[in-house]
Amino acid sequence: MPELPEVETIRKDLEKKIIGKKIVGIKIVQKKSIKNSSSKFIKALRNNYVKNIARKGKLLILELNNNNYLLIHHLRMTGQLVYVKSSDIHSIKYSAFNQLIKSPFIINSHTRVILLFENKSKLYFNDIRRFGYLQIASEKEKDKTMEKMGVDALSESFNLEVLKKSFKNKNRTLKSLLLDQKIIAGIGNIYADEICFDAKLDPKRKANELDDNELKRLYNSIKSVLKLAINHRGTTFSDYTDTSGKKGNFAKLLKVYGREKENCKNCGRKSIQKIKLAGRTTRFCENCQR
DNA sequence: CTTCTTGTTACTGA
DNA sequence: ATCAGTAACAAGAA
Repeated sequence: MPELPEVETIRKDLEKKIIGKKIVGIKIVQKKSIKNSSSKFIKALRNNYVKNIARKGKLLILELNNNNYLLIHHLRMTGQLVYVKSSDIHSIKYSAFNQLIKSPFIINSHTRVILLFENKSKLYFNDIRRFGYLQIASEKEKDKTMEKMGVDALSESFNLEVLKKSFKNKNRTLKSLLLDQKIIAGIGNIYADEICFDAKLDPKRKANELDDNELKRLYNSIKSVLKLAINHRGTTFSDYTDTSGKKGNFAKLLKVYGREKENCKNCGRKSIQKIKLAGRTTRFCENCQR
């Protein structure tokens, strides 16, 4: 379920692995996973290379040397980007992956797109549920996509004043605002719950009713929870892996997500509630979060 | 068989 | 205009 920390982990991995490597082959296994025509997609990538990798919220932005951008949209629950060196092809079948390799070019039955680099290494875009997609965009199209999003939760331009401004006139629940990518980009269901727990705030609270002290706590928790999760290479709850096929380590540090049957890690009571809020399953400690 | 889960968009109704 | 709720999308787990 890649949210900001998982996408950032992937971004940093890819930065080390694919920048400057010439793309010599493109295989589109599943056309629905590409937003462009196949010919446009292939033409933009073939014989070019990635020169920079940026991120906004959950969106990965790969800048190509030909002024195009490869956008990787919301990997959602099941998207993976897995990088394999040519010498890893044989070892991978019994190490990181339990799916069978069906051909040297297709790593598993959920592989949607494969990029082949000049040195025979490959980048696999795997996505069980086919909700994520890749898109070639011009600079203008890329900017348009980014403008639709709110400020990235970890960018320097997201400061306490920005948070106050976007919360003060909103008659919506805290949870629904945290999840709204048009306001703050990058937070999904797991981290929204973890942030509310860390800030000791009830996710059902109305945003415009939070006082300055509570907003400050919320702001600090957004930054600290996301940064801590990045330090642990993200959370694996179901299918998320990094670019080596390894799971994230933050799952064991979760305090409320998925822990509705456990004791609260703060007060020790069996007080973690599981409710539906803003259309999403929400966990919170009714004792610690007010 | 049904129900639930992920993130986003589109829609409806208050 | 604002907000909440729900369906749709795909596929799999329980």
